[in-house]
Amino acid sequence: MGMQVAGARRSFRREGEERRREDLIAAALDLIAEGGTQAATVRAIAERAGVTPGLIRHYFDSKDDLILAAYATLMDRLTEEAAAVLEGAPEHPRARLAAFVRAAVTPPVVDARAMGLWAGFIHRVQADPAMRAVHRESYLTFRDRLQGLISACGVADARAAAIACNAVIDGLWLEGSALPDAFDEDELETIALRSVGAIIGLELE
Amino acid sequence: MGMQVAGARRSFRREGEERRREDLIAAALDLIAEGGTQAATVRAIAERAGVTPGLIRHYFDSKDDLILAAYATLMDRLTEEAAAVLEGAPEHPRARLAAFVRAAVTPPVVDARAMGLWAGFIHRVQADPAMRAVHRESYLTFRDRLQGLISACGVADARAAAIACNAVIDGLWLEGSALPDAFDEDELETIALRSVGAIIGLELE
DNA sequence: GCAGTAATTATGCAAGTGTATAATAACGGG
DNA sequence: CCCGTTATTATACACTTGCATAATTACTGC
Repeated sequence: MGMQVAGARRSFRREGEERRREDLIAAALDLIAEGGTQAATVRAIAERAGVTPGLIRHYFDSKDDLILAAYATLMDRLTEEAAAVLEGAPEHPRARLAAFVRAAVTPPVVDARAMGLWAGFIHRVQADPAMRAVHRESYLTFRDRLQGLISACGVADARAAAIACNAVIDGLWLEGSALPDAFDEDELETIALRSVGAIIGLELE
Repeated sequence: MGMQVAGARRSFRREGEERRREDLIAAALDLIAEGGTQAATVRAIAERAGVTPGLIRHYFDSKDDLILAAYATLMDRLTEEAAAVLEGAPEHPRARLAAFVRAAVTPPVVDARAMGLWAGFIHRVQADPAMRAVHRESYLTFRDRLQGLISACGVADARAAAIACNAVIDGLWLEGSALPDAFDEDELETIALRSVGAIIGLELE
């Protein structure tokens, strides 16, 4: 790390704006995931990004601004991940739905870090209308995608089914992330498929 | 509030230890629910409890000690609430289960404050083994109770069913608390009953 | 009433917080 | 090769944080 002589000014390279913003956001997300919002201080973020605290305010209006950007980035990434699952999925509607459900209750989606991140943002989401809007849109996008998959299987009341299936998925995600060792290897996966199957009245396994 | 002359020492009353601990814990929970762990500073807690900051360290070894006590109190209260639902419930197994499920997805269980509290504690729960143990026990207690109700309905694989039903409940709890206006009045309730019914293969409504 | 106890307040401190501003040095264009 | 731009570092400041300690005052038993 930055070998430097005492009394000498720390040497640096000029990275592009894009790169620096990414690094700072990534550092912030790391810290929030590990220790909650309180751990993401300007100094800690800067250190992890390999930068001096002052630089944060050069790229973001305030620390809150950085946090907001980090949240938006996180949400974008999550929805992208969810979409990616369907890329290589088969064409048969039921198989597509099964693949989607399976992905949602297994790593890397299910993982303590992700849940820590999610929990760390909740308060700001509740307080800040801008964050709330992002959250709402992200949730509805995910559910709509699920509803589309369910609909394609020929299920009647797809809205209610999507809400219910989404709830199962979220619940299992929650518990699998919070208590990873409380479940057997494929238990969550099996339960998820069976439950979703029961709710929409189709066999998924 | 405490009318006091400038330069005069603030007057006070000696409350019992029990009362003071309760007040401090309640204040801490309020603050965490509203603004996350960061909002629960010793000074803020003391002010809300109508006390000066120093007193906290008279009743608790440290602020962390107070937070731990607050978490334990919260969990106790939640399990008590869940148990209370079954007090006046009917005897018929299916009706008991339905009452339990219904209570779990409607206020006061579903509410933004409770979820904020829960989220606020997550990081400490993940980090501190003592808190983790409390969390685990609380979760399993709730699930066991649910499993008992399901079992009483004559369902075969009650463990898997309990995990799944618990997930539905948690998921709906989560979404109902986070996005209260994204659902119609009785929508969550109806969906919860229908889903649990589908999972265990019985009609609950 | 009076003294002793300890519950409660008051004060102070060192460390950490976000932010503003000034100093510097890396890079690009001439 | 040098010069201007600005990305980056350094420093400083006002404020907050948890905690330790000393000063007081409300209550209890006599």
